[in-house]
Amino acid sequence: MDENGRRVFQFFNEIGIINQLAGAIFAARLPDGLHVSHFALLNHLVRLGDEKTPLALASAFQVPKTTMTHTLAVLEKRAAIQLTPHPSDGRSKIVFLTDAGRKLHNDAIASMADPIRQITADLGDGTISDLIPQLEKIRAYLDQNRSI
Amino acid sequence: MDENGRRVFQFFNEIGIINQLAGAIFAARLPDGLHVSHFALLNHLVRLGDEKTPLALASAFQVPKTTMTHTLAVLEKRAAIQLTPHPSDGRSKIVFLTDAGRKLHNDAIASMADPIRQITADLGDGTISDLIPQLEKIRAYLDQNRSI
DNA sequence: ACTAAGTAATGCGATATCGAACTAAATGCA
DNA sequence: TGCATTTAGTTCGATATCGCATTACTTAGT
Repeated sequence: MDENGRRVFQFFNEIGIINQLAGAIFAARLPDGLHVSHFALLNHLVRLGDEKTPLALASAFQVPKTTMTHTLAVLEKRAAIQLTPHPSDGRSKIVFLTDAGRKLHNDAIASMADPIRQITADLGDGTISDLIPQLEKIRAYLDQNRSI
Repeated sequence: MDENGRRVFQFFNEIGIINQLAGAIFAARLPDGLHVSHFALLNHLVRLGDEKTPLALASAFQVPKTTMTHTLAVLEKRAAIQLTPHPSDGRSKIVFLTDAGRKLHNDAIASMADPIRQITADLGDGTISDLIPQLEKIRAYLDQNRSI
């Protein structure tokens, strides 16, 4: 592996560690037993709209179908979402947010407000914002080249 | 959450997805049954030297001690590492790389060479390299403010 | 030296992730 | 229409992650 390869490698290493650290910080604050992956799903549904199929959600998060089945089962058990049969496709389902789900999302957001504020205050001067377009580009590239 | 807070939030979201996508790409290539976390540990030992304690490794990767115990047990079972008693602290141990471990690391590196080359060719013009110093800064910040 | 507090690692149990195989339904094509 | 293929979702089994409690050892304070 050449110099550039090592840099790419280091990049993913840093990404992994940041993900690990941020995940730990947020997980420690989330409401009782809510896992980061659960929150991520709620957040997706709130921000981008619910009424999605499980497969569409698995695809959006780039996780296997089975993982999404499990996550949805957990959130359904907590009554945060509701699964209904798909109106035009008997194989499929539609995911709906419930009022309890929206409240849970609000509570989760509130629980993370403090660390977010702190991080924003310490690094929000552009250190983070400036990176987002670049990261989006890389994410889109990886997304489109998943079978690389 | 204000505008800056949302940006910070989005940043961690992008990080999470990139981590997910990259992990999937690498996991698919790794030698039989080698998990990304196993490779990451081997890579750490090869690059930064072995003869570390389990706790030092858990700290380096920011994972709970129990997770590191498990990872080390897997690699020891594969004879990739060796655990010996710590010479001056009876509670602790020292992790050594074995020749088999170095070979396994080499094999893993080789197995990822293709995707790394591809990514380097497509994004290696600075898109990635330029981000590393910023990411290092953010990682260091999160590392030092873990109890945020 | 003795005891209390702190630290390194592990055992155990719960949950998350994921691949392989399966079921049911939709689609394509002769 | 009939049948093979594809697709959505689940079940099952294996492994990873992680919190809590425990054990063994070290360190600090007296």
